[in-house]
Amino acid sequence: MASIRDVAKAAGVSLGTVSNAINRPEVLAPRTLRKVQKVIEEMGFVPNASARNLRAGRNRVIGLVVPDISNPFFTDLARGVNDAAFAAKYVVILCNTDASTEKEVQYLDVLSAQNVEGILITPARDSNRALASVTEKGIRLALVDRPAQGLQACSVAVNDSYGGSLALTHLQELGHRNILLLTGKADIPQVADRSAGIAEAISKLPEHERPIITELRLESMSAQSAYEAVKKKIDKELDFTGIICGNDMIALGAIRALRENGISLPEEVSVIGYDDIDFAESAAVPLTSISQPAYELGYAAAELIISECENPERHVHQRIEFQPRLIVRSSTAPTTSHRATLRIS
Amino acid sequence: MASIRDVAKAAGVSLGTVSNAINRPEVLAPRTLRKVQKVIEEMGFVPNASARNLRAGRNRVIGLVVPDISNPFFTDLARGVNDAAFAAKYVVILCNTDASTEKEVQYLDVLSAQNVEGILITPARDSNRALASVTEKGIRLALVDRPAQGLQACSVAVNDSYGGSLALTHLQELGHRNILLLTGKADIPQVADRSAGIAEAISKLPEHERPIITELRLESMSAQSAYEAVKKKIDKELDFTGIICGNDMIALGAIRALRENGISLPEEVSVIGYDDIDFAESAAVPLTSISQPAYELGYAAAELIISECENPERHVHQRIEFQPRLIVRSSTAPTTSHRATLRIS
DNA sequence: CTATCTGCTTAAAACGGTTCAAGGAGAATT
DNA sequence: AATTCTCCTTGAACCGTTTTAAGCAGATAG
Repeated sequence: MASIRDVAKAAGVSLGTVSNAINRPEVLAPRTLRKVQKVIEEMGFVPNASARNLRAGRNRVIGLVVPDISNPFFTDLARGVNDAAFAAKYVVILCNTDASTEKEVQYLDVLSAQNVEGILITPARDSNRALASVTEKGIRLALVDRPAQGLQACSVAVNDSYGGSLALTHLQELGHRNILLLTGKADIPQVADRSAGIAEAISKLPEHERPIITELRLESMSAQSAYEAVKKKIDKELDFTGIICGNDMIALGAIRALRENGISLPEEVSVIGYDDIDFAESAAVPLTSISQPAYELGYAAAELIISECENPERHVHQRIEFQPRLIVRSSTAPTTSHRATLRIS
Repeated sequence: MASIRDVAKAAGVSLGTVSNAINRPEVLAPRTLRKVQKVIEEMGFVPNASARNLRAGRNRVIGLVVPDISNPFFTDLARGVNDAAFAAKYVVILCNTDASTEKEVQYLDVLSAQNVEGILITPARDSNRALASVTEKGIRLALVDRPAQGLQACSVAVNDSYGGSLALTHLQELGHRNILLLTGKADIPQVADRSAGIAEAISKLPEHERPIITELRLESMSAQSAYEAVKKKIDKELDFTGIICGNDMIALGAIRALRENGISLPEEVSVIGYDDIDFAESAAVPLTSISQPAYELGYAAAELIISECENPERHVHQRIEFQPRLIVRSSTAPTTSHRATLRIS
């Protein structure tokens, strides 16, 4: 591999001049600049990043730590992060923790060993200690889709509570008064926040309009798990006309269970998903869902941390909150009785 | 940030000793070792990666360049790469090119500027030049899902030709004699290979069993685009009983178009997808599809390149080929006439 | 008591750049 | 012709490690 010295020798100039040709071309005489650039070109010289970073104390690398890159939400997020980083000539190291705290800690170690400038992370439940020790090492942090409880860090998030209320209000306005909630484990902050949002939305309604909620906590937030749960539930009793799902895969599983039992959608039961994954639009029954701006979330997070890296002294930590949006498609409709009401009025 | 010198001073030893404590603990006297380790612990010292890499000429970073990380195939692939890298204490820089040659070249530049040790890439059509210049810079290369035409590089791939023949044979054996092919642009190697596989499978059949193929090349390999194409096609004439799709999203779009025209699945038309994305199983009509071992592909590719980095002199370039598998679900069935035949025999 | 050996520790030389004070050659001014 | 300016270029210091040859005790052997 050619070094800057080889280039200097070949071009008949000093090594400082070559460095200038690369970093501050304006200070060189045009003739010299051209000469050096030609040699660089010919030799295919690429400056050694390690050497350069060593001197500069910066390396333009950030880490992105997510629990599950297969989840379309995080895939989109990662794209946003990547694009923002690319625009700023940064580079992203992707770390997938499979939602394991242990793996997360290991990845944080690897990242600090790599001396990344910043880390974007959607942390596991109890990783504040590990995160604190990262910031102590001078690595900047930004939390994605989690609050920055007690940490010196920026955060970006989607307003999950509002998302929950959006879903509930939509069904409520369509006349649904018995609603099934298909959620995940209670210790997932998003799940808790959405439930809180739903509860709050209900409390704001006049008493006689309040729907009755049955919550089913699924072991895993997957289509299969939802399929089984709904199947079992229907076998016992069909005591609901609407389902609010923790994500779109759950919604799809639920829909399959309903159809197999001859329940028509959305005439008899309305289903609303969450995340608005690509696929929701092209499903057999195009899915009504709550869309989260995952890409924008990632983009914003990356911009935050990069601006902090570039300008540490004037940076102030901030929290950016995005609002989810209701996307109405064909899987939700007014209840029969509600439709009657509408006709009368 | 603490440096090795600060640690040395605090521990009352020379800086070489600290370095030994980190990298070759066995050469130190146990007492010294403990003393130094204690100080390292207390100060939260992390060695500077840039300095270390500069000296060692290695940095345990590889780059992964893919056209579209949102595509579940590449998402799974990326997971495989990540896991293999993590196991070898390597780290992965993710680059998403949106299938743009320009972005790809830029990313290759960024990666070589970062001095990554190796690059895993699913290259765009005409990027051999750019790739050759990367290898000239001493960066090792492995091609994913593409042949290594003329390049000094390892490659991993799925046998697309076989995948095509699997799909065709399946429909053929179910009695389908008029098959619609929904593919993408012809210059995508996968598309071409699968078509070739289909053609070859047909040529091996006795003449009277050969199905008639109609190929429709979609502008974009998306559900929407397939939906429109199939809709238009049906409006003119329903002259097929089976559809082979370039990917699962296409299959879903096609299915939607069929259902909206009151064509029942799989009774009247069978549909087979490609990729076997997570979702295929939970679709309204669970989708028959060709499954590609994307995770394993990524894992194998990462292992190849890492072993090359660790042991450059004894490494020989190789090609690993995975076989796709047919996953039969409910979207394919024998044709009515074929079922009759079966009953008779 | 001197000589050799053993086991640690140390000082110093890389690694490949960036940066900055200092130097040098012309051009412009006096 | 001497002086001052400009504009470039250069040499050297430095970034934080790893590595290797050399050094220094203390122990063992002669």
